[in-house]
Amino acid sequence: MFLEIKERVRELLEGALEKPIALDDITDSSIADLSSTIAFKIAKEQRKDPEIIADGLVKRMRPRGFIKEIRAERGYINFFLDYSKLIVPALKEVRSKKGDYGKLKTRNRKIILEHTSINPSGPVHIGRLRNSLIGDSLSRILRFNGYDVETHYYVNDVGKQIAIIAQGFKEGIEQDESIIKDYEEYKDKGDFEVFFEYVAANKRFESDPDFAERVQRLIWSAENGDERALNEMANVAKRCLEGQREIFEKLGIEFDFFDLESEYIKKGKVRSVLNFLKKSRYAEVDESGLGLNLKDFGLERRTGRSILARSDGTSVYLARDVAYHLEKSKLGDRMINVLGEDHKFEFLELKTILTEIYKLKIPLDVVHYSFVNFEGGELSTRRGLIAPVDRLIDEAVEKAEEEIRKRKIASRDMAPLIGIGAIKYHILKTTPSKPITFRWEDALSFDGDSAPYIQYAHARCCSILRKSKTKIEIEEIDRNLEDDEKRLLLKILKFREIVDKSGRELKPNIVANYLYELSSLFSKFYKECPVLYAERAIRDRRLLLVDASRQVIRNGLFLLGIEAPERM
RNA sequence: GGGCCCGUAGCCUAGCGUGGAUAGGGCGCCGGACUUCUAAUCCGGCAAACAAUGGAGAGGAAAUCCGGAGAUCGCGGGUUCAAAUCCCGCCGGGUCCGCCA
Repeated sequence: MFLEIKERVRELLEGALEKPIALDDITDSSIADLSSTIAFKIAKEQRKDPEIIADGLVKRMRPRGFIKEIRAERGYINFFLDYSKLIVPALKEVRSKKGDYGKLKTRNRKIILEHTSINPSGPVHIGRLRNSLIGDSLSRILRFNGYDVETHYYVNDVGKQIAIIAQGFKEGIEQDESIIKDYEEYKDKGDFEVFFEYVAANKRFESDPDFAERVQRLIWSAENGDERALNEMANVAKRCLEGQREIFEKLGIEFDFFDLESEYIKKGKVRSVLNFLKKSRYAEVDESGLGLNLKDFGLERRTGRSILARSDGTSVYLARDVAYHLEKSKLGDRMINVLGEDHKFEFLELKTILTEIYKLKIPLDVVHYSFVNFEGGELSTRRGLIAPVDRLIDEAVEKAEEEIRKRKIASRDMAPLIGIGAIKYHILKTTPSKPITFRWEDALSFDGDSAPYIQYAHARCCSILRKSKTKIEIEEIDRNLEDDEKRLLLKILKFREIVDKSGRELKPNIVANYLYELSSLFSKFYKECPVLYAERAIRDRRLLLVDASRQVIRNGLFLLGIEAPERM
C-alpha cells in the first residue's frame, strides 16, 4: 500500500513537471511522510533558485486521495498523508492477509540456494554460523518475495580432509585426551568424534610421509570409483553430518537437499568435466597436472593456472565445484550461493568457467559475508581450538533461563526460543560485508537492539489482545490518530517495501533493522496511548493497530527464522 | 607486490549503488517517570530498645518509556549551491592470489 501511495505522489509530481521522474526521487523524511528533492535537480539544470522551483511545483499540485497536504520547504517538497483516510484500508489489508502480509505474489521462478555446506570434518563453529543464518533467512525472504526456493547443502565427503580422517580411524590413531576433555559435554556427538580424530590424524599426516601416501592412495581409489574407498570416506562424513544436523534442528534451519559429492563422482560427473575442460582452449597440461589459464578474464594465479586435477588424475575442488554447479543449474532459473569472503577468488573462477567456457545461461549470484573474529584468542581447527555452536546455544539458553528466573514472569521453556533468537538476531543485524568480532557479552545481550526486545514487543501485543474480548467494528473506529499512532502505522505500511528491498539486495539485516524500529515505535505508542481503557471507538482503532503490529513483527521475525512468543 | 572488503562517540551499528534538512539507533554513563511491597540489611530517628513514618533497597507485561552528556563520519585533496555518500591519493584492519575446500 505504501508503494501505491508513492506512485500517487509520483503522478502528482509528474503532472506538475510535465515529465516523468523516477520513484527513487521520492524519499522518506524525518520531517514529512514523504519528500522529494527534485527541485534541486531542476534548479541545477535551469540554473535557478530551488526554493522558487519548489514553490512553483507545489502550486501546481492539488492534494488528493491519501495525500492531505503538500508543502514547499527550503527547496524540498514535502508530502503529508491523510491518516484518517488511510487507517481503515491499511488495517483491513493486514487483517485479511495475516501471515501473508508483505508477501509478494508468485513469480514462477525457482532459485537454487546453496548455503552452509560445511566440511564434514568437525562441529559447526561460530564463524560458519553466519553462513547458515544468512542462508536460511534469505531462503525465507526470497520465498516471501514470491520465488520458489530450494535449499541445498553440499557435503564434501571425498575431500582430502575426509580421507585423512577415514585413514586415521582405519589405522586406529589415538585421539588426544586433553582435547576431548575440553569438549567433554559433547564428546559423544558424531561431529565431535570426527573432529577429535581429525586433529590426531592431521598431526600424523603432517609428520609421517608414509601415512600421507596411504591417504593419497585412498583419495585415488575413491575417485576412480572404488566402492569400498568411497564408502569409508562417506561413512566418516555421515557420522559427522549427523552431529551437525542436530544443531541445525535446534536452530530451526531446514535443508531441502544434502548433495553428496561422492554421488557426483559415482555418476562420473567429475570425470566428464575434466574431459570437457581438457579440450578447452584455456587448458594447460604439464607434469603438475591439468589447469586452466584464465588470464584473459583477469583471474591470474601466481602459477598462472587454476588447477583442476593433480598429476595422478584426481580432481581438486574446482573441478568438482564445476560439476556440482552444472547439475544444480538444471534444477532452477537462478543459483545463489552464500560464501565467506575468503572464497571470492574461487567463486570468480567458478563463475568464469561456467559462463565463459560452458556458456551457462542462468544467473549465478553470490552473497559474500565477512569473517567472524572471535574474542579471546585464535581459533584453529587443526590444533583443536574451536568455538562450537553447541556451546554457544547452551550458554544462550542458560542465560535466558537466568533472566526468566530473575523476572519470574515467563515459563522456563521459553528459554531456548529467547536464547537462540538472541544469537540469530545478533549475527543477522549486521550487514554481511562487515566483519564481526564475536563477544559473548554482546551476543547474549537481551537489551536494546536485540531479539528479546522485539519478541517482548510481540508478546505485549498478544497480551493486550488476549485481555480484550470485544468484537471490533472496523468501520466504526475513530479516525483521528495521535502522532505515535501515525508513525506506527506508516512503519507497518512500509513492511512490503522492506521485504522487497532485502530480497533484491540479498541482505537480511534490512529486515532486522526494520523490526527493531517497528518494535521501538510500538513501545512508544503503547506508552503514550492507552488501549484497553480508551473509549470504544478509539480503543478499537488501537486494538487494530496492536494487532497489525503483532502481525508484522511476527511475519518479520519469521523471515529471520526467529520465533515470536505469545507470552514472555 | 596486486585484487576485493571494512573504517561513523569509550564500544557496537544504520545510512553510502540513486549526493540534500539538526549523521539515525543500541550498549555503557548521568538524570527522571507509573505502580506494588516492607522479610533481611543500611541511613535517618532514640538515652536505649521497640513500633510508626520517611529514605536507601527489592520487585513489576518495567525485558518499558522520557531527558542529558558523548562524533574531526580513518587522513588529505578534488567535484558540487550541497559530500558520510561521488573522484584521486594515502593510513589502519581483514581477506585472497595453494596439487586445502
